[in-house]
Amino acid sequence: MARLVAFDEERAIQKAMEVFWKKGYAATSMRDLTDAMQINSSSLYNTIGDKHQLFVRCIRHYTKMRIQAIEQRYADLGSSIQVLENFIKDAADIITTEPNSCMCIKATFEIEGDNPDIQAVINAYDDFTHQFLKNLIEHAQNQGEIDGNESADTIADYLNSLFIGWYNSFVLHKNRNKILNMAGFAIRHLRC
Amino acid sequence: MARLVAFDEERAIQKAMEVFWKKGYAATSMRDLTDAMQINSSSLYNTIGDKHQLFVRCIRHYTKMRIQAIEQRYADLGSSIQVLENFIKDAADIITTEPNSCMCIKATFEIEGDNPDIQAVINAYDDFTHQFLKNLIEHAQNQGEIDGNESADTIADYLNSLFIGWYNSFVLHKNRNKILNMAGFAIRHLRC
DNA sequence: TCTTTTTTGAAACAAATGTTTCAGAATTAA
DNA sequence: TTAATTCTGAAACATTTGTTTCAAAAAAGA
Repeated sequence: MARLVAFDEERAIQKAMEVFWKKGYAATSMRDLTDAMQINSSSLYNTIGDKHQLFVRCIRHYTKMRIQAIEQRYADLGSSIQVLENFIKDAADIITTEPNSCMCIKATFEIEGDNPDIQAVINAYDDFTHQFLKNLIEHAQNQGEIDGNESADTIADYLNSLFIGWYNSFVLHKNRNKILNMAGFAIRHLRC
Repeated sequence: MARLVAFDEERAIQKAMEVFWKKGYAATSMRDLTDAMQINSSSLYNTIGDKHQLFVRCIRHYTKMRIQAIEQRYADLGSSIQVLENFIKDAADIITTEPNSCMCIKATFEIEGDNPDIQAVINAYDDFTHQFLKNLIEHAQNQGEIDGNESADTIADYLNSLFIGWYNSFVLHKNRNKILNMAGFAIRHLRC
């Protein structure tokens, strides 16, 4: 047998993710990445691959983190409508406190169609959020807390769209109250 | 006096805008731009300036187009709530029929803070849309068509956020019905 | 120990990047 | 027509880009 890989791949991906997350795909150079990862480019190409493959690994890492955070935070579901409210409030909170916006949204608008394997990762994440919301909405509808005539799929899409827009708003205005007010409005108008 | 500028600056900006709109700022090269504009880079630097200044001109051109389109389409306002409905439907229509998403949204997430003069253009456009929506909402509230207890500012932000999210959704799913369903839901829940 | 295999570091690669240079063409006013 | 001025085209600029090369170092099994 022979020499083993010296660097911690998990840690390197994390570092690379942070750079991509902040600067986007095109604006990030391989030097930026190898500096942050603290590895030589030959090691990078040997183990992970080229810039594109590294980005895929990074955004996959990002979505995995996000999904785990949700699954952890909402492990024991209470009343559906209450969980939904908490989810909306948490979204508002995350959006207004994290230093960068969402890596997936940034990538979506940067790639826009022409990059199937990156989009696949983003779509999988989007599906997860959609299912999570849809389940809550359906439960709430069954208990008469949300209008049962509306499609749970549509309401889930609708809420998710709102969150995306909040990211945009916060980048432009950096106004936490704007987001909190919208969150309040959304919550009030769900019960109806 | 001396020789005059030979190329049509308006037309050149339009062409450059189309490239930036599609590919984003960082992923667009000066060669891409001069090819599309059909001018030499020396002419570009002589008249408009560097890449950054060109982008500012382009996104200013984009927002001007957008604002003019709105002012034209809604020149004679009918019933406020009806105009609002039409606006929402038009948004859904534009989002699901244009080849690229919104240049401002793309730029917002690509630049994200560190580019004040680009952001200023985007903010001005955002303010315009906000005011336009807010006026309609206030009128509708005065006539009891929309809940008067809610802040018109918040509802305007809220609707605008929705539209942003629709762009994102359409990039990911290319599903027109998703957007139309959300538009229907939004319209139904405004009157309340 | 030695051999085998693989990783690493530094340097190099060609191509692409944003930008500048400058001679010559073009245009207007005198 | 001439003089003055400015634009244009092609080439060149120095950096930066993503990626590769390869000798030397490292590690595990024989």
